Amino acid sequence: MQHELKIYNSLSRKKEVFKPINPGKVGMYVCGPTVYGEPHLGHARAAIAFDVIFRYLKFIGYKVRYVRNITDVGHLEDDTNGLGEDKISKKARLDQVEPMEVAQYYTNLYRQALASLNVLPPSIEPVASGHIPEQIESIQKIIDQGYAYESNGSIYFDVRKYNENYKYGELSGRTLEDMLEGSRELEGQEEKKFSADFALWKKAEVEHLMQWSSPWGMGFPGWHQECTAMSIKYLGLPFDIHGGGMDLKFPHHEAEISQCVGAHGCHPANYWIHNNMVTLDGQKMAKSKGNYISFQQMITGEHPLLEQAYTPMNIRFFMLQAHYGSTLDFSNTALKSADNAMKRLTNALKPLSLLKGNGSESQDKALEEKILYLRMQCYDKMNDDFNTAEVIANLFEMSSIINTLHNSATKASILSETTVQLLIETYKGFIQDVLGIAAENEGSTDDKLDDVMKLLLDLRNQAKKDKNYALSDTIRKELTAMGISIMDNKDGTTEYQVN
RNA sequence: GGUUUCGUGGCCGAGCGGCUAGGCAGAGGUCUGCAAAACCUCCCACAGCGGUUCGAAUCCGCUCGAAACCUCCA
Repeated sequence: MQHELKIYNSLSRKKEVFKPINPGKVGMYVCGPTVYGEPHLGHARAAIAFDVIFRYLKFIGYKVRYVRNITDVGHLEDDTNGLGEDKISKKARLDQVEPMEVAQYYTNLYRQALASLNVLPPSIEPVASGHIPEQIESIQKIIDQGYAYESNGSIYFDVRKYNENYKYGELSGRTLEDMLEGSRELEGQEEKKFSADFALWKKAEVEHLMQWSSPWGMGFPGWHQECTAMSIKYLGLPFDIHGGGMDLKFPHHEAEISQCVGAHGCHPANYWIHNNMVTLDGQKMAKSKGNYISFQQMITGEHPLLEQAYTPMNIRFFMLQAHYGSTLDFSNTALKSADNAMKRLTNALKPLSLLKGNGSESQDKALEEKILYLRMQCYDKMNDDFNTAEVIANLFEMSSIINTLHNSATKASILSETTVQLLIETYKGFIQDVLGIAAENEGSTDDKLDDVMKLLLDLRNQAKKDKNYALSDTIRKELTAMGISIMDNKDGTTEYQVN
C-alpha cells in the first residue's frame, strides 16, 4: 500500500514526488540552533516538524541519516558596526565565562527541551566549532573556482561573479536588481566589492575570543559556511532533503546554495523544506524581537502571557494540529483546546488494546471498510507533504470507532482478527511512532502504589456496594485533589491514573 | 520600495474545481447512585467586488487587510 510521497519543495515552489538519490535511503540536513540563548517555541516547532518527517520516513521503511547541526561559532553579531564580533563571544564576555561554556550550556538546554518533547535525537549532530578545517577547505574551493576574493584578511563571496554563470537568488525568488533596489546602505562594507557579497571568512581582531588560523590569517568562519561544510561531509553531494525555518531562506540558505554551487558546481540538496513561524499576536516570535516564550516558561507557566503551565506533549500536539508550512499563532485557548483534544486521542489507546477480533470474517463489512479507508487516509495524508493535521482528523474518527466497539457488548467480535490488528497497528503506529505522542505518565510502574491503590479502590467499591456514597465520593474527591483520577468502568472495575 | 505568502464558522485549524475535514467551546440527549470517560444529535463558514467555468473557499483580476524575508533568527 505504498503510495508516492509528495513534498513541497521550496526551491521549485511546487509539490514534487520524492525520489531518493539512493533507493531506500534518505539523507536529510536541518539547520539547528545557534546556541547563545534559551530554546523557545520557535525552536520547538522546527524540531518537531522535522522530527515527524524523520519519523515518518523511517516508518515507511527508509533508512534515514538525519543531520542537525549546532552552531556555536560564526554568526556575526552585527556587521553594520564593523566589529564583526561573534555572537557567542559577545555574550560570553558579558557573562565572564568561556565562550564554549555558554555554547555548552545552551546546547544542553536545547537537547533537554527536545528530549522532553519526545523529539528523537538526529543521527549526527555536528558542532560548527569542531569543523573549522572542513570550512576552510570549503572556502578554499570557492576561491579556487573564482567565486570569492580576499579583502583585508577576510574572504567574501563574489555574488556578481557567481551570477554571471549561475543564478543568485533562486531560492528566495530575488534577482540581483531586486536586491540592489531593496538593499539599504550599510556601514562598514568598504571591504566588499558589492553590497550583496557575504563573508566566508572573517579576519579576527586580537581581542576576539574565538579565532582559528587559516591560510588567510587568524579569523573565524562566515555566517553560512558551517552548514555547507558539514552537510556535505556527512551526507555527500547532493543529498536528498535540506530543511530549516522559513526565516533562514534568505540569506542563509541562499548562501548555502551559492557556496555549494560555487565550490562544487551542483546544488546541495534536491528538496528544500521550510517550516513556518510561531507567531504571537500575529507577529513572528523571535529572540531579537523579545516577544518569545521560552520552552522553560511554557512548562512552568511563568510568563505574563501564560494562563497556565503546559506539558511538552501538549505543546507538541498543538503544533502537529497545524501543517508545518503555516504560521501558527500562540494562544492560551488554542493550547488548552489542544490539550483536551490530545487526551481524547490518547484515552482511546487503552480500550484499543482490549479489542479482540473474532478469528474469521468481519460481520460488519461497512465498518471494516471504513477502518481500512481511514488507515489508507493516514498514509495518504502523510504522503501529501506530511499533513499531520489531516492525519489527526482521521485518528479522531478512528477513536470514535474504537470507543464504540469498546462500549458495545459484542466488543470487536464483529470484526475479523486481521481488521482489529490493522486498526491497532495503525492507530498506535501513527500516534506513537509517527506523531511521536508519548504517554505523559506511563501509568504507575510503582508496585507499592499499585497495591495501595488496589486496597483503596476495594474499600471504595465496598462502600459503594453498601450505598455509602458519602465515603466513596470522599475517597474519589481526595484522590482527585492529589492528582489521581479514578474512573468507574461499566463492568464494575475501577481504573486510576496519576496525573 | 522589492521578494514571498496569507485572509475559512465563537475559537483553533484542514482544504489545491464538484463528495462541502477534524478538534475545542456551546446546546440537547443516552449511559451512570453521582462523577469522569464514552456515544448520539445540533451549530453548514470561506475578506470584498468582478471574471473564467455546467459548477469556485479552491483558478484569474482588482480592492481592502495581515505577515515573513531584504540585518542575527527555527
